[in-house]
Amino acid sequence: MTSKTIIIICGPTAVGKTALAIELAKSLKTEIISADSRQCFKELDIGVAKPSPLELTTIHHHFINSHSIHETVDAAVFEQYALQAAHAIFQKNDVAVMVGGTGLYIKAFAEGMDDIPAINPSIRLELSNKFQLHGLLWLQEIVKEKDPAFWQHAEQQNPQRLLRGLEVILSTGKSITTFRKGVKKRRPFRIIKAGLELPRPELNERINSRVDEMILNGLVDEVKSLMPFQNINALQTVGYREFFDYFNGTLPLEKAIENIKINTRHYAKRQMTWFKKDVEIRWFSPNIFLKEWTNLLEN
RNA sequence: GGUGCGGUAGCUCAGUCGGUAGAGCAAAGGACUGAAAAUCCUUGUGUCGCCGGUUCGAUCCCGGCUCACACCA
Repeated sequence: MTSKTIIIICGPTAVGKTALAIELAKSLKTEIISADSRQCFKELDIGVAKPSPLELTTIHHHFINSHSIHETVDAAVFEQYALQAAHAIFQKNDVAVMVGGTGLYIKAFAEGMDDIPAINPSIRLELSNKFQLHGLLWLQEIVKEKDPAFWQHAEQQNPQRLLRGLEVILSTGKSITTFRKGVKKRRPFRIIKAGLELPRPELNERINSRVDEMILNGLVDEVKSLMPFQNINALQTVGYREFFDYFNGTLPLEKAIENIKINTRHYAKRQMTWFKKDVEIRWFSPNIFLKEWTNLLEN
């Protein structure tokens, strides 16, 4: 066992993770790995609440502006990317900082993903097109037929999960259930998880004022320039989608802004549901975290 | 002032040919190993505007009142 340690700061959106992580990295003289499924895209800026350009030059960040929205980025990509980043940081430092709100990515980094062969992109595309055309009933029928074992335990109303199972069996000839080992991988470094939380009313206030701030900073123009790409996955993102409706003429501006606030609250709630299940996380108020993080390192 | 249309869940509305009512959204909770800021699941008692009448029984029918909107004067 080495003495290398990574401190993972997680929590719901707008709770104050970014600022704290930067303070922490400064005091440790180390670098940050972002665990955020949207801040990695260089084309997305205001709406994903990236650290400022100044902050990015002060502290070296990994997985921010590192990818294009036209690339495939998923939990498996992140796992590999983040492991390499951690390795690089550990060449120079004993401690690294990871910060982000994408629970699945953090889990992929900390525990690893089961090894499932890469899927032929044409199969994925074909299935997705057919689903658009024929709908959920068609999808359910074909999953039942092609992979009954998976179907039994699948979320039968969830197209994304069904599509995933289907693409695996069509691409590999084996059911996704045979790949799911659920074994946690060992990492050659210590992992400390710290969660930030705030009372819900306070978090909601922070969400609302952050959205208003994004509007003032020019979010509307940013989204407008991304209109040609509105259908790609990276833009299925709170703060962007809602404006597509506005630009398409189906929603007044005020309503689009209100929807962003509502959807951000939903997002924060989903994040809390995910993180609360992780018993390794120690919870802090953002206000006292900096005073207490040293205790984390000692235990 | 007259006519018309409406007043039902926090919001938008549906409905009950008279037997005290239900969708979407919101809200709350949850799931989730290659789309995860995604995707999916669960949870619906509210003086059915107010007062009176008819009726075994009215949110529904009738009368009056009131509020909102539209049109006519």
